This record gives sequence, structure tokens and C-alpha cells, in this order.
Amino acid sequence: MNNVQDESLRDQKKSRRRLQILEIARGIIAAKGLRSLKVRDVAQSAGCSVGSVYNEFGDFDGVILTVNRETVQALTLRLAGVPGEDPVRQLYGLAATYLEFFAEHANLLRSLFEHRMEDDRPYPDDILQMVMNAFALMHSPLVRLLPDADDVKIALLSRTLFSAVHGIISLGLEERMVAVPPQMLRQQVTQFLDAHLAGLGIVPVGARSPR
Amino acid sequence: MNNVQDESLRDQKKSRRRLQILEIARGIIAAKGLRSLKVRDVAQSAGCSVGSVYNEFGDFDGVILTVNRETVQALTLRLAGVPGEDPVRQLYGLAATYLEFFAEHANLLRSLFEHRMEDDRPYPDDILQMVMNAFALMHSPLVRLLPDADDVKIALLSRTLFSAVHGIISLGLEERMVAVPPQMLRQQVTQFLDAHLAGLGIVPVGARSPR
DNA sequence: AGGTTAAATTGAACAATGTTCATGTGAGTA
DNA sequence: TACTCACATGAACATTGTTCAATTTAACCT
Repeated sequence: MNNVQDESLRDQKKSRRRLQILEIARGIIAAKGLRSLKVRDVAQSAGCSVGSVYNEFGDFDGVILTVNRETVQALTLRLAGVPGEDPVRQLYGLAATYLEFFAEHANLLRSLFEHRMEDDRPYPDDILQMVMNAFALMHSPLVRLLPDADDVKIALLSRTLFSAVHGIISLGLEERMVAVPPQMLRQQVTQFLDAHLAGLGIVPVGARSPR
Repeated sequence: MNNVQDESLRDQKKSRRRLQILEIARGIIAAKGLRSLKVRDVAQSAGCSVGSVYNEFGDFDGVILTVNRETVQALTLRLAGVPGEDPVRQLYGLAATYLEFFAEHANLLRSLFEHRMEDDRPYPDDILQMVMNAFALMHSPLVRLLPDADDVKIALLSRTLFSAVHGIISLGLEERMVAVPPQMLRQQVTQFLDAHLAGLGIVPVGARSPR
């Protein structure tokens, strides 16, 4: 009965505002960090009352979590767009794309990885699952490169490798620390993969004859 | 005139309370996470007023930062205790010790890496420096293992390697995610180092003939 | 010892911010 | 048009970081 094209005026306003709230919250997190996100600011910018924010998202964590959910979705989309013909290039591409995405949306990524729920409420399972799935994107190229390894080992390796890349990038982009210049960070990631893939017995891109 | 053995009654009380406040704050962070740390709780447990906490630490961030400072000091101490006769073993030892320390004090480490100052105040430089120094502890064994590499490259490599290990461990211990069993995590780190050192042309521990 | 002073302590008041809920409003419906 | 109910509202409340005028207290002086 109620499909998207034919929804009531109420539902239209509601869903438009929902999107607006998310856009504003995302903008604030991206620009000034999660700690600067305030209910009243969001409500005022969205032209509604604080009650409406609560009505739509339950509590303030609900807003944050929804933004985080969309962040990991966008990340997954970007990573899924990395060409997969050549498995070695795909691994380098995944790392480089993660670096790009992280550099573009550092505060959103930090919100995703650093936000803690209040009390001891559990972090939503679907978000965790999406993060795990993103980190598992190295699985398929690794399977092609290491055909003799068993699948569980590859799954673990995929997660290890991606976690390592994540560590290099997230600390490298931490402007609090002595900031690594972005260009150097890219090189750092590449060299890291060079060495690690070589150690796995895989010939890295840099060592191959051109074309 | 005022040395440590001969300090005024006032200073004695003050420094005793300072230690007490830190101990309590550390305990709360370690047990329930940074988000559960509240000024009033700390003051009450320390048997003083909230004003005294402010008098001693300036603001609440001051308490957190002091705890973080002591965390990185303790970490550095532990890492500095890793035997250094054999540079390869030292690298494995540093990673294993970091894992141990992180597992024992997960919430304290998260406080160190995830705490953001309010507004845009800068993170204290001395803490950043100490973290960098800790991450540079792989430098000296790497120099011995790669005598031909130039020093800047080694410094970068040290940071990259330690950041990678940090990523593997911090995500691996993230109980929010599908928690990796601690024993498996240890193996994961070891295998990671095996592959990476091999890729650098270093013979890993596992591949050497015993003794 | 007693008085004086400077500094630390206190906790009530304030400020900022997340959360709730009684009340009002307007879209849907008969 | 009248009715109704789900949603929007924002004032009030709850929690927590921060300030500061009044109080207490240790240190110093004579």
C-alpha cells in the first residue's frame, strides 16, 4: 500500500528531515570531530526541536551510529570499486583506496572506530559485521595468490593484513602525532605491502617487469 | 631548601592526594572505560571536593592526560625490558610484549590513543613524543639487521612496523568486533612478523635451527 | 604561643549538554 | 466539518564539567 512514490505528506516530511539531520551531523563530525557534535546544534541547523531528533533516532548515540553505518557503507562501496583483474594490483589498490578514503574522511573514520557506547550497551552488530566484511575484501585476491593455503588461514591473513594497513594509516594520519606527509604515507603503505607480500612469496608490483 | 625528604605538611598531603586521585581515575578507566570517568566519582572516592581535583589538575582533561602519560611511561618501561642480544628475537619480543601490555590494560591504551581534547586544544607534546619514542624501539634492532639501509629509512620502517603491529593488536582486542582469541592473536602477530621480516630479507626465528 | 598571612579547600552555584514528557498541532479520516 | 491520533514541540529535568567567594588551614613572624 505504502510504497516510496506514494507516501503520506507526514512520511515525506519525516524522511526528508531524517536525511537532513544525518547530513548535518555528518558535516559536524567531519569538520570538527565527534566530540563537537551537540544535539541542540543539530536540531537548530535542521530547523526542528531536539525532541524530534530523539523521536527519529531514539537517543543521540542513534544519530552517531547511523552516520557510522553510512560511513562504512561508503567505504565498502569505494573498496569494492577497486579493479580485481590482477590480484596483486588489487591488494595495492585496496590499501591505496583505504588511505585515500581515510585521508578524505578522517574524522568520520575515527568516529566509526573510536566511538564507545555509554554504559555497557553493545555496539550494533550490523555495523561490526560491515566493518569485518570490508576488512575481508583482501580475501579473494589472496586466495588467487595463495591457492594452496587453506581458507581459514587466508581469512585470518586478510584480516591481519588489513588491520596492519589500518594501523599504519590511522596513526600516520593522526595529526596529533608528528604528522606524516600524505605523499610519504602512500609510499610507506606501498613499501609495507612490498615487503609483506614478498615475505609471503608473492612477487610485488614494483619488482615486476613493466606491462 | 625544599627537597623531597623534607617537604611541608601541606605538600605531603597534596602529593598524597594527587597520587590517590590518579590511582582512582586509572582504576575507573581500566575497569569501565574512559567514558565512565566522572569528576564527582573521583572526588568522592578520593575523599575530597571536586574543586581540589581542579586545583590539582587544572581541568578534567588534565587528569586523563596524566593517566595517559603514566600509561605510556609504563609501556615504555615494559618494552625497554625486552632482551636485546638477538635483534630478531628482540623484534618478536617487542611485539609480544606490546600485545601482553595491551591485553592487560586495554582500556588504558584506548584512552591514550582515542582521547580527543575538547575544542581544538593541542594534545600535549611530551605525550606524543613518548609514544613516538616507544614506537621507535624497533629502530635499534632493525639497524643491526639491515646495516646497509640508511638511517631515515630505518626510522620510517620502525614506525611502520610498530604501527602495523598496533593495528593488528588494537583491532584484534576490540571486543566490539568478533573478538580474536588471545592465543590466536599472539600467533597472528608472530606470523605477521615472520612474513614481513622474510620480505625484508631477514631470517625469522621460526626458520632458524634451534640454538 | 598567639596573631598574621597566604594558599589550599570547599561546595554551592553556574554552564553545557543529554533526555524526558505534558501539551499543542496538523495530517488523515469519517 | 469534526474528530482523532500520531508526531512535533520546547520547557523542565538530569547529569556532569567548571568556577569562585567564603572558609579553613598550614606556615611564618614576633
